[in-house]
Amino acid sequence: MIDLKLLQKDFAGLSTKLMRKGVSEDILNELKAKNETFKTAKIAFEELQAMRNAMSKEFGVYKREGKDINELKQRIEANNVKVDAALEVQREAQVILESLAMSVPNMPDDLVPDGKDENDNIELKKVLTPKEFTFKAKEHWELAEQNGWIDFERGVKLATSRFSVSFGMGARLERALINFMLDFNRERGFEEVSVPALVNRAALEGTGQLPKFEDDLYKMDGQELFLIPTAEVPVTNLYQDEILSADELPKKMTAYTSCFRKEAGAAGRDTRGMIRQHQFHKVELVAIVKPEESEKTFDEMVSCASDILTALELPHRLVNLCTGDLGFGAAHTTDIEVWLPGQDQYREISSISNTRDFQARRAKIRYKNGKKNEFVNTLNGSSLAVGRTLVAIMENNQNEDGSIDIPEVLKHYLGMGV
RNA sequence: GGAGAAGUGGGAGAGUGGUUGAAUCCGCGCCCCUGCUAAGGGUGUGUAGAAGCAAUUCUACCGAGGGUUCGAAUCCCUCCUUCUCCA
Repeated sequence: MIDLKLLQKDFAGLSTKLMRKGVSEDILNELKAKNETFKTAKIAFEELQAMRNAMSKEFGVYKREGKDINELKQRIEANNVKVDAALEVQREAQVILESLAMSVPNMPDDLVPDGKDENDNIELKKVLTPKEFTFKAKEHWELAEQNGWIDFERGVKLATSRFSVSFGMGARLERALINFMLDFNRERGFEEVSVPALVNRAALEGTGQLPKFEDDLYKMDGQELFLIPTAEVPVTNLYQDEILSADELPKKMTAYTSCFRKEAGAAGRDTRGMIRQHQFHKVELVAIVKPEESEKTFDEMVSCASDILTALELPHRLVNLCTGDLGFGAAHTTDIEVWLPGQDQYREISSISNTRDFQARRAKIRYKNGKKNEFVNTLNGSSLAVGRTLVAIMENNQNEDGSIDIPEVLKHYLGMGV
């Protein structure tokens, strides 16, 4: 959530930043007005309530001393009518303010380039050069079917479109990748955690998926529980509503989970293959840090994800997302895009974001900075999307006959002698 | 699924209608004393919001939400969670 104190203190500065992210001036003005309405209502209520408390206290004294109570009681009751009304006004103002504030995105950092969509993202660097093929590179679905690794039709049979089933070496490679990534992350100082795949509304509000993006979430019938769209949600919310001591920080965690997304806005995109599935495996990195450490940690996380791709010998590039492509909660994001020779383009395989204190403020994650409690910074990043990594391995390691070379670093995980 | 019990501050644990935001102990912070494998004394120590340069003051919060009452951590209802017993 944006800082409502900043809204009062530096409305112009805040507006400038949020307008870069596409928030309209009308919304900003409305937010400012609702904030003032709420504060006025709150002060009015508190004054009346203070009177009630004082008179009730007096009432006790009167009774103890055996004085006549009737006149005082009438005064209290008259005041109570006003208290109740004022409380109602305050509550309404609060609900309106909160629902508005919760749907405003994070402010982009200055380093985020202006832009409309992914075409305006800025390439930061390329790592490894794509291999030249002496034949026409196939797309992954062709290779997956030819090798019997992935069955797209049976996935649809079991569930619906955008589900698939992995068999044999395809399934084993997925498992090997998950283990490899978790081990790699652990060696970089990220503690492994295993978390629920279902979370409640508060958790999703904490990380910013709710209230705005409910359409893209699978919700349990009749229950306030949702399938997680990313491990970022349960892992970040582990410390929801807590005040951490300074020496507990940084908390660096990695988790493997399945992720579930309705992909409501993606009709017609990537309908073939396993680039865009309703359920996919992902190994995630999450960090909870002091504000002054968050950029350092961000760089570590980007390196971690990039180095995994390098270890797998997969060419990739780093991209700085522009304002138009930036997620709701992110202050800035670096995407990692892996080279897919079959598609002849780079495709997103990881996205690392610094949300600054945006999620911390929503999820109420603070730490003791000396005597004061301050919001932490939270960061998250994929390392990596497993399915897409498998896609990249298939397309980059394919031979002319359709066979696929297994990356050296995975052989150990597959029980293959090196 | 049925019956019962409980949910209080960092922890333990008092508190059954009126200066109780909450005794006490432990832990932790600061100060003092002490020269020897240590202990003792003093003092402070929840969160959020509002007003103020500040001292400070006000409001809310004792699992969550309602209710009763002039007044609720304390009584009533609903829900959640935990524990025990039964199936």
